[in-house]
Amino acid sequence: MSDISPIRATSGTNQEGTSAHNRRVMMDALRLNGALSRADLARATQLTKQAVSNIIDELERDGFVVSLDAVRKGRGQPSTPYRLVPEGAFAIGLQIDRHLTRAVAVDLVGTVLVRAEANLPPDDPHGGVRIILGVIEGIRRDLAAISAQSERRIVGLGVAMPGPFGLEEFGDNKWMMPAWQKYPLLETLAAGTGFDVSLQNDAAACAIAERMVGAAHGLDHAVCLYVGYGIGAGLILNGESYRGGNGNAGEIGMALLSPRGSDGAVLEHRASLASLYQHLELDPSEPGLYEHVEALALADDPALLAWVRDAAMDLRWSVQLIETLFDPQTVILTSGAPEALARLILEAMLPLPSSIADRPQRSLPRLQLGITDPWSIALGAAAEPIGRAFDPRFSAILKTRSGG
Amino acid sequence: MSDISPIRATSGTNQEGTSAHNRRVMMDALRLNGALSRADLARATQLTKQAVSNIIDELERDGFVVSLDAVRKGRGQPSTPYRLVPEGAFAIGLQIDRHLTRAVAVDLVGTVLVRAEANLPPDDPHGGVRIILGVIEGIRRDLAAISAQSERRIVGLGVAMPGPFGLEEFGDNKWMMPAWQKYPLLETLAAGTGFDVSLQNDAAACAIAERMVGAAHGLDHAVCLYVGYGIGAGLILNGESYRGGNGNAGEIGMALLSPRGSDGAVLEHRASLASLYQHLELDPSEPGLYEHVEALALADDPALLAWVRDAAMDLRWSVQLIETLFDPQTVILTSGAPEALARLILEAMLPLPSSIADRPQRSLPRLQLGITDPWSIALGAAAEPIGRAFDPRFSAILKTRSGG
DNA sequence: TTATTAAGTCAACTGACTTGACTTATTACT
DNA sequence: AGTAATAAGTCAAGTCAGTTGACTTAATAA
Repeated sequence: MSDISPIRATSGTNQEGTSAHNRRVMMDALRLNGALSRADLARATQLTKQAVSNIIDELERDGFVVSLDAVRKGRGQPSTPYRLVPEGAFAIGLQIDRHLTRAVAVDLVGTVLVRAEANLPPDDPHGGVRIILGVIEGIRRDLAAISAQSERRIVGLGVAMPGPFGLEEFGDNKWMMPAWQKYPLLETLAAGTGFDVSLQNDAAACAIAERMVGAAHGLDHAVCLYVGYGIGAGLILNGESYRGGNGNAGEIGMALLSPRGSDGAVLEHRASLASLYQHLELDPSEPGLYEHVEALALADDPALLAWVRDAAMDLRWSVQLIETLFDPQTVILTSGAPEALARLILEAMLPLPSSIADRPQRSLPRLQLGITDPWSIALGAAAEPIGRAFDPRFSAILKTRSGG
Repeated sequence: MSDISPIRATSGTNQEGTSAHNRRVMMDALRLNGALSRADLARATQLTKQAVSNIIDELERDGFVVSLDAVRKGRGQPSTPYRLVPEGAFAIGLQIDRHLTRAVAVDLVGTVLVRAEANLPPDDPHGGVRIILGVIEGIRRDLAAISAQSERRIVGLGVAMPGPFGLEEFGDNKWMMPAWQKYPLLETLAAGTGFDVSLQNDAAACAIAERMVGAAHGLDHAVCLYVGYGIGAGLILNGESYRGGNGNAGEIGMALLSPRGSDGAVLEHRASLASLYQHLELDPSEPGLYEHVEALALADDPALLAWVRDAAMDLRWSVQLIETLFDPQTVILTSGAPEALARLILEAMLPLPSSIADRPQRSLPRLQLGITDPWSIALGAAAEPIGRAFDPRFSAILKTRSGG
């Protein structure tokens, strides 16, 4: 008989959900605040001292937290702070791009421990997946060499690749990766590795990375404007990555530049690295591209600067759009480009157009530079399973359909 | 000593949270599916029959659900369906606009039971609030006449008014309501009525109304494009109204129409009802305005049609933007304008520009007409407290700081 | 030296969901 | 008809995570 019921409802919860939530709350508090005593945690989470004590005991037994030396601060018994144990959990992150793949292993606090990359044959997911599985296998081996416990403690595999997803229509668009879009990637990787696998677009991965270890750390509302081969916005809304109804939220690169433009020009056509390469007449698959562009940026190459000036016009507009529609605490500029170029773009974007975001009492800048490391997408991909396993969130409380 | 701790953390939860969540889940399931037996609820919510039985007993005792006649369906003991009791709870919704205020009382299922309106003195919140309190007092009396229990069962007061909020900078902008923005409205209304009071912009209120009783019923991702005196987008993300970091998310009326336009033209300047009134040289404070515009729309007035054609160009673009950035399941067009005009606008917006939203296997239209009733904003305002009190959501599970 | 303050533990308690057996009511099959 | 099968719903004991309130420990302030 079928499990599928036509009745729609949210799942209920029980004590398991309560306990799971409270464990997550403890770990999240330690991540945000560094190290806290049981008494601190009780105050911050509004649980009783006793409940916190039990939970911390359990987390310590499970290897997620350890105590530090007691600290005396004023009257009263000294407190014993606890901190997260980085080796408490690991995750693997995978970036799949048009011409290459990068993979990293990170620990519970987001430190990258192992990294590896490989070239991918263009438009050949079947061959590509074989290569990817090899890369992941290598990452696992290297990680096992660092931490003996690691294999048991890997919570999942996060994959990031360019979106949008699920659109057959755009099959022959050069901005997409049509063959990969159709390939049953998650299933294949899950079968090949035994991990839970999740997928997000590269901008979302960037945003998750920024939230774990970057400019969005501790923020509940932030948007990451990612300027890569395409352009996307990674959304952190209410403290979680937002993906929309079909996983394509934030595809700002496809936003029409104007209501009246008859040409259907979209942001991506004018401000992406793809447009830069076209402007400079470079071949995107050329090996030394990154270094070449970096050199041009450092040398203030006039052709590159012309593109920057032009692209920045459109990107300023996109920041105003993001602020107007999402009302984030900050916007973070990230890029697959070298830091020198990202800085040029950022500078050229200032001053920003006025928006609802320029209020006098702001504490965060409207726009700031994020992680400018080519590995940040893989890092964000890896951060996703960590967040899914350890961050407090609604879905973690709900009962899950058993047997599925 | 101070309650305020520099330590940031999510609240923990306990059995109270569990129970509160499960009660909400039950009521939500009944709202979405009509009437369900205890066995149905157990299957849908993944709780045990026994747990459901206890919760339903309690909800019945509290007057939120009642049983219907048993129904026989195939083998086995007949099931006893339960449904929501509309009189189980009430809420009051208040729309504050530039020249008038509307208030409604709704019940648990979103039926409007009482309505009242009054004119407001422009830019005089102090006098305005006195009028508003009088209107609310009248609503309470009328509601008490309908349902004797009502006074005890009012869960809150929702207020909707034009945004954006909290911007001193825009003080003299004619699109805003500067005096009202500065007035401590929530505190005054809370003190004057004794209710919990919440505030949202009118577009958000529309979206909440659509989710409770309109085109977004049962949807988790929907955006409501509200064309009123200004223009806003009401956001339903993950089944909840999204308000951003400062309550201003969705202020699409302030989106710049183009990266290159030197004039700083925004959507609101060209496609709002304010721009229509300007185009037709009408005084927005004129009493019979609504009927006048309705007559023009029904008569296919050329000047009005010209504006419609023009505004629709910009609104089509805004729909593409919304789809690109939020990836909703559907976009709902709502308006403070008469239905005839709203229909003209909708028709003029078709066909929509292509976007990530036009995928072949769609079940919902990309754009549809929402509630075109001038009372829908007040209805949405009232729906907010109902949702806050009864919908399953993360915040409902968390412990709340005792003693404020 | 003593009072005060605060961290943390002990042990009994509570309450919401779970478990598994049982009762009730209906249809399907012989 | 009579019986088996099926499904709704109840009973009563069990479990477990957080709560309660008293207590212990260890520091500083007076």
